[in-house]
Amino acid sequence: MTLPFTPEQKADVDQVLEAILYLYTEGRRLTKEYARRANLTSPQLTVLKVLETFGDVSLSELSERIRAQNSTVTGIIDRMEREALVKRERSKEDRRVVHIRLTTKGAGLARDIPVEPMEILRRAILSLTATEGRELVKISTKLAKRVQELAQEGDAEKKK
Amino acid sequence: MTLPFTPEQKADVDQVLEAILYLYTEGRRLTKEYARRANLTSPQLTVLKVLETFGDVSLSELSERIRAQNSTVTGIIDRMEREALVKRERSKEDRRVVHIRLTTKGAGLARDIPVEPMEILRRAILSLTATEGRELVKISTKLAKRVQELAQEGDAEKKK
DNA sequence: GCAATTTACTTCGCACACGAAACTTTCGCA
DNA sequence: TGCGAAAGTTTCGTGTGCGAAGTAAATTGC
Repeated sequence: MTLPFTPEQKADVDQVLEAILYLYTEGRRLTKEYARRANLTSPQLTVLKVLETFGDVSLSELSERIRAQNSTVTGIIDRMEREALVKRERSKEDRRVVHIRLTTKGAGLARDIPVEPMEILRRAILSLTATEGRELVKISTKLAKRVQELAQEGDAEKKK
Repeated sequence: MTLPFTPEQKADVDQVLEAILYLYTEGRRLTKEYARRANLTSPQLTVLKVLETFGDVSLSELSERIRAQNSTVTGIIDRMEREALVKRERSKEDRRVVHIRLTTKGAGLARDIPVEPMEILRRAILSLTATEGRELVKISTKLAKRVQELAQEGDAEKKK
């Protein structure tokens, strides 16, 4: 399954892996740092910015946007409600749905924090040249597709 | 601070961000899936592979290798010791140090699991053409450097 | 119409993950 | 020698993060 490859290729792969790992961990560190200054946790800052951008959303919509399970978001909203940053409001059209809304305090805090999570990575990508940008779009898309294929092979294997 | 940019650029940036996010979350999902098949959690699988590769290490060394805090690793090792996958051994040279060692059961399990975390991403990168590979090395390194610069600006700002 | 299914959310149990504080052992140095 | 600082680890408190099971409301199928 594993193809032979040269030492140079191996070094290249390691360098790319290291860069990706760095981008990820540094992104997390920065988000956490910005959140800490406002006495928030990272996911709480993310939720605040989602609500500021999109207005009221249901809990499920929120879960999708921040890519977490409903059960996780329930806990996050519990704690944010305790701090009076958000309010839960049962929908009138569909009484299963809960809308999450910023309180005045929450909205003020969101305004005071200029930085969205991912903003730094976004700006770093914008600093690339046009050619590099196009290449990166092409390569990262291809990588994602290839990972998807490899994942499916792996998933198929597990059934046996 | 934010420069003006065209809608096309914005779409490109979003696509790259999405691809990176996908690569990361899918990588985590896959690692977790492989671990689950062996009744392990992701960090436990990582620890098993580190111990298989490097032999006995101190708890602090292990923490560095898996990029987690000592206090986090203490808990992981507690649970793995409970499952008889590893053993703690107080060092004889420096009695502050605890060495973590695979048990026979742990070593056997490590041998049975062929997949290292990150292996799929590694293989996806290897499937790129030589030209794409070189470009990716160049761009990802540049991105990492740019993020580092932006992060330092942000850190400097926090002192005021 | 209404039983069966689906959807939206919550609860529970477990495993990280981190920072601060405590604890033990070792080291440095007066 | 002896004592305070430093190193390595653990403990504690809080906050995610996930999956399974539970509840209530809405939808579907017949």
